[in-house]
Amino acid sequence: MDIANLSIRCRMVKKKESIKLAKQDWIDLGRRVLAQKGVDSVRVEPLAKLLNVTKGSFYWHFKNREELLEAILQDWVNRETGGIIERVESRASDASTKLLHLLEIAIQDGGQFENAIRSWATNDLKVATTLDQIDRRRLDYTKTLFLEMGFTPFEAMVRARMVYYSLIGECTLGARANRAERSEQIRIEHLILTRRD
Amino acid sequence: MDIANLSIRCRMVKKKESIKLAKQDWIDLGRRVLAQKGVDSVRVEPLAKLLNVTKGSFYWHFKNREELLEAILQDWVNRETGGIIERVESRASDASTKLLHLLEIAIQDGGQFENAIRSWATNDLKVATTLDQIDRRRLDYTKTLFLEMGFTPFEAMVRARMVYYSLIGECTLGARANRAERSEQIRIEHLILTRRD
DNA sequence: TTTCTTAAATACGCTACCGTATGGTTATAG
DNA sequence: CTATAACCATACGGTAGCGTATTTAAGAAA
Repeated sequence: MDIANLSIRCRMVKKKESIKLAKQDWIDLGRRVLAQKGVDSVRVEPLAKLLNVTKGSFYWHFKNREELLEAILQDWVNRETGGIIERVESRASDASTKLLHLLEIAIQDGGQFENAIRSWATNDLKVATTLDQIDRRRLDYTKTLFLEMGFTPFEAMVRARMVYYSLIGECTLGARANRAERSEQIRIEHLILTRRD
Repeated sequence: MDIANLSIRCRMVKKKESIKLAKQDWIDLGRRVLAQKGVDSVRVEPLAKLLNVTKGSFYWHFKNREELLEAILQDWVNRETGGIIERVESRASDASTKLLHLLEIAIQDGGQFENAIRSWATNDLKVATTLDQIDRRRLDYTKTLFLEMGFTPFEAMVRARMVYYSLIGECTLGARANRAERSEQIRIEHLILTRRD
């Protein structure tokens, strides 16, 4: 997707009459730019250009650039709450199947946004701690799946880590093979991680 | 490590008489800044300040900023060639032990530099392809280890991926527990990945 | 010593972006 | 129909960084 196509047609009326923007419009665009180009590329004037307004608009909605960045991060946390875990939890019954679903979900989206956040976190303490909390929550959840399967706490943790590493790795490495082959891989991974002595 | 301490005392003579810089001095500093702050922070004027010279020096050694970035990347590739794989290959005998060493090496260094490169790659095609080659080489090597252990090519590949994901994951997540506990984890991971039906 | 080469300083113009101040427009509530 | 609030444009001053052109200095070579 090109960056030119990022500009949102947001709540137009009739023909070429573009209506006022809301705070969320800036956040949404900011999120996309963040995902594609990294934090350092989410700057107010370029964003304004993409929205076909001047920064005069921006500084009405936000105190400064920092406030936008915080909003983007918070927006991510909100989306995250009630995210992957809930999706998995709702569809499956036994822990092993849930785990399989978890692995499958990972290959759905390229995870560019999450990736951008992760790299953002390396230069920003606030982001780092936020991300750390999310990581911990997801790791804990994964661990409970293995606990349900009857593994000891320690074994469950190790396996949870390995699953989570796979999730991150899938996003980080672009080296994804074709879908079919990957699906088969996932099945094997699942097998390896759930097998016991 | 603070960024202030990055400035290199490079080939001084006698007392406060600092001698001329070489291209490599800029590359070295660039690498450190890259590791700590990301590509967008390796800019020529700040670098010059850290080296206690003006950018006049920089533009004698390099055509422009881009050329420095390329040099840094190339420098990394060079260091990488004859890196981890060779270290593992030299010390161990059988494939299984090599694999264990590989996992152990991963937790030695925080991998900040590699991390920075990886995030750099998301916004730069040339870096991306370079990184991809490195990834492929390391994955291939890991795969051969599993082949030596007698796994089928497909099983070997899946397991290799899982190992590599763990390596990356270790670097990416700061969530490293204490050394002793981690060591024990590695042992288990190794067990899980080498066990067969 | 003079000259040549390498390394660095200095000074400059340029662009991108930040944030502010101020004024203009449009929708809508009273 | 007007007053207010919400939204946006315009114009401005400021900083950081890029890259160039020119000059200075110091060591090697002649």
